[in-house]
Amino acid sequence: MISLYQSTNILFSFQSINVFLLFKYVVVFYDFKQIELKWQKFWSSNNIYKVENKSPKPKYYILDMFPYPSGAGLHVGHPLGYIASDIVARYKRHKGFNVLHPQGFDSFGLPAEQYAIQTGKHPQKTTEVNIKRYKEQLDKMGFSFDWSREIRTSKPEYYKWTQWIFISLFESYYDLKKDKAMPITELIEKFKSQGTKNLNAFTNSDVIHFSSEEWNSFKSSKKNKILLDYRLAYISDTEVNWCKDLGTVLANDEIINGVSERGGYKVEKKIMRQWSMRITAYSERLLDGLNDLNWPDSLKEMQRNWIGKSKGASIKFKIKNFNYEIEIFTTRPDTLYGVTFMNLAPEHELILKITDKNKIKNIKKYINLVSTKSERERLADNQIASGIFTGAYAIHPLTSEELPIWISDYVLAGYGTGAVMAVPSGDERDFSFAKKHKIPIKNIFKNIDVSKSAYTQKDGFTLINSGILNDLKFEDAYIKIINHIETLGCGKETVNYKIRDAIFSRQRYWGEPIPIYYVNGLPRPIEKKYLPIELPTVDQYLPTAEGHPPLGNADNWAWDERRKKIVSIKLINNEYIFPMELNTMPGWAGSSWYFYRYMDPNNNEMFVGEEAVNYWKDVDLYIGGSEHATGHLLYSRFWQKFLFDLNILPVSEYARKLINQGMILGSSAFIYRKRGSDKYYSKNKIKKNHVEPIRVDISFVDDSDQLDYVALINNDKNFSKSKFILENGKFIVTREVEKMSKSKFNIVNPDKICNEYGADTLRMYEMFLGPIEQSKPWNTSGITGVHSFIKKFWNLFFSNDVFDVNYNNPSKKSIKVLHQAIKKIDNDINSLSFNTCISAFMICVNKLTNLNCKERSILEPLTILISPFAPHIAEELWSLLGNNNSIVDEKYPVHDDSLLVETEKNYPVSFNGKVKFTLELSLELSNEEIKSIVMNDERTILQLKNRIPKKIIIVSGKIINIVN
RNA sequence: GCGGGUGUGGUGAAAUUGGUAGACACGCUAGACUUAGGAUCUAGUGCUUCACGGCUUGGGGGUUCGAGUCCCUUCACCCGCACCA
Repeated sequence: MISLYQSTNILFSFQSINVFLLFKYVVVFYDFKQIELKWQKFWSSNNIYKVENKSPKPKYYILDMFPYPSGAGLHVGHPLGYIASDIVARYKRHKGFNVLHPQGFDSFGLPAEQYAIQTGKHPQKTTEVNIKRYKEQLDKMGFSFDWSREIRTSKPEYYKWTQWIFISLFESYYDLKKDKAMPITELIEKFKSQGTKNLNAFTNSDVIHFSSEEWNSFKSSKKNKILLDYRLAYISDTEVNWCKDLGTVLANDEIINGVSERGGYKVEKKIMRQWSMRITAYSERLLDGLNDLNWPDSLKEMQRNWIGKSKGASIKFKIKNFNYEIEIFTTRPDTLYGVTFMNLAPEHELILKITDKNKIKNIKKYINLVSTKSERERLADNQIASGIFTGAYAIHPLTSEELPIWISDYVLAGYGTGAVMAVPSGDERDFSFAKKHKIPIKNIFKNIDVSKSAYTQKDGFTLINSGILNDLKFEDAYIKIINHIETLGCGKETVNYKIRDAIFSRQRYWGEPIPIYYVNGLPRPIEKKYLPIELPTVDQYLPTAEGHPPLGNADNWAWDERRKKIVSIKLINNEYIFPMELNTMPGWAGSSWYFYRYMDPNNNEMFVGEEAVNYWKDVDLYIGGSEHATGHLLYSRFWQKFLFDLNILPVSEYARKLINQGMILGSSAFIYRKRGSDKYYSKNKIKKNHVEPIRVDISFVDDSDQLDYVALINNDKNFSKSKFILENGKFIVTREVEKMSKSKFNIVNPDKICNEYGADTLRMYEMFLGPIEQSKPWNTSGITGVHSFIKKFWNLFFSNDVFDVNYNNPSKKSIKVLHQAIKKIDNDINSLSFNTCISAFMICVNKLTNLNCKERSILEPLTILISPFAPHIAEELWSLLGNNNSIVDEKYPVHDDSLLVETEKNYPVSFNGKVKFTLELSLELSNEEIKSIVMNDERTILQLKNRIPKKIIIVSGKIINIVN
């Protein structure tokens, strides 16, 4: 009758008596603590989840974003994504895939170093302690990670390869013709043979032109300087985001709203000699690649915005009385005739060269004022169009009008060329600037009033006062003007990208050392065979007295080129010893390629072996937070494409599908203190105006918001002398939903839930909370529902706490219930809709309980079905059913559609004669009558309408087609 | 300002993608059993009405035999970017 378990049924039938007798008298309660511990031990001691790189099965690689092991430990928000991925991993194993589901630690980073500065404890020590705690917590939740593949970015065996990739970047340039990265040696060959003629190498510096003869006559230092303009990892004087309080530079993505992401400190602009990654060479490919990725639209859009491609023109304006030109970028070359002045960013290099001598003092003052402003202050000033006139004039390339050159901080040095042609009639900012500084506004839009505001739309106008562009609309004017300026040679069509090269140095200790040493101030890579360059020990983690990064504190930190090793810096009296790079790499370096190391974690020859990478290829499903959209997820795509160019990796995108799990928010608790006193008031006793909110640890607060103030007084010194004003004998707090964090005292530790309800309940409950992508506040009020479901499921296998499962043929109803569940859950896991899976389980178990189903042929497949969600209880029941193997090896049950004939549904149907139905009717209709409905024979339909009382019963449960 | 998203009971949420809205769970109400318990079980529970019935997916409009779902419009909230020339 049931086909899916035929083979196992036969196997059981001859040993059934033994099994039955054995279990008949064993009394078992659902003791989740003992069960979960037992199976966690079983899994790890038998290496159940160890995965091999060779298998006849198809591969499936499911990846979580690896955590940074912070001192606070895991809270209930962290596992959300891990639970989802673990369900998929276990499900795919049941489905016959060879599943790679690894985990590791992003173990370099700021917090451990800040902690080291405060306590003197080596970051490595604290990191190790934290990792140990994380692993214990993770294992408690029953994740099926293959720990034999664990990686840590701070281990030398790992960062050896981060350094290796860095050197590869240093030794490469971007060939524009081949549209890929190539060895720098090829560029050198080109320079040798043809100089910069027909140069097709990407750079964002000004190209210095030279012939082959000139190149060959250059000193090697000059050659090296020139090459730095082309290398994909390069050092240069760059304007950086300097964060004084953290003592380091920050990348653009590490700054949120003008302050540092970590700590929220002030950030200012500063010129410093820094390493950068030439990610801009990959702008177009990074943009392009997004189209084929199955990633959330919002995330792809964020990356598109970050790359910020815009089409327009670059135009050169000559400067009166000088031999300089100002190059600008504009997306509106059609408004070229409306230019009435030019505007430069305060950091623009031409300013001091063209400024009037008598104005130079004020100009310098202005520039100084702007540069000392923090990013945030500059943003705050955005309503005020501050600026100053240089005294110089640019020449309009078409009309030869003289255009005053101004400086203003609304022009950003980092975008385009750091200079704009100002068209007050067509741009809001130019308009308000012109108004404020009384610069003329020239209207170029026919019948449009620009006296009050600029007209910024790209349609709905024709041009006037625009020379050759008169009477044209946007599209035509755009094309015509570009042709015109290209013919004149004063401009060309250009594509501009907002994205900047990524600053790669950090003035920090706890990061990967950059494998570079210096000869005459120029960087040289350490040969790859001498990697890793290990992080030296230092006695303090602060910058040196001379202001060098912390690595300057190490006394064994110089490269001996002759001995090919790092030696003590005290020995510098020997010409072969060179200073090492003192900066370290940023946090994103180690995380930009880690997913490949899992494939082959112990390879000493390469960061990933060819065989391993050809087997696993890429990540099938990547789960992690959307906060990494413009950081990790962009940088890692960049490195991926680079390593793909080197033919090391087989694909140019590493994760075809990605989902963002939502955040689980905490519910902070506040109590109110009377100002200047030590009295606290319960929620409804608060007297207005005189209280201030104070956070209290939510472990002292229960679900009904009642504060255990006695425990608080006894456990927290800060409250030992406080007085609490109660209401009805209780003290009530107020709640607020915020991000879970240690500093907000609102962390819920998953260990607590595991102890109270068990890991299986925690896993299912987190999935039951709602769709995986959604953020939601943590709330335990519903957890009993899930817990009692698990107990109900357990009780299906028992009668009066005695294991009781039989071999009888199940009822038709039970079979149907099972098959409905299989179909629904299979479907929902594939669409990652885990919350509806849980509902389906609940319905299924409730129905089977009501049917008093004890038949093995139903319960056994149900156990497999549930095992991805609640693996411990599944294993336990699986073994109680008499199996010796782990349930992970079991095949997933398959549903039979023929058993799922739908129940009859009644739909009220009304006719108005215009509708054509294709129906199967259970009414006694002749073929002719059905045909006439299909043929839209109005008369027959009307007759039918009279014959049918009120309803048509549709047997198939669905109207197949409606044609209007 | 630009981009992305979300609005469904007291609460978290479902809805086979246009086919009986509110599945499942929490909470609540009543009852049962008890060496009172925050245990278990049974029944009820969108709103409204004594009832028959009527109303209901942020608001308004439209397409359709039929709309939570599609289109237009409007409001509210969340997230990301933001002086981007």
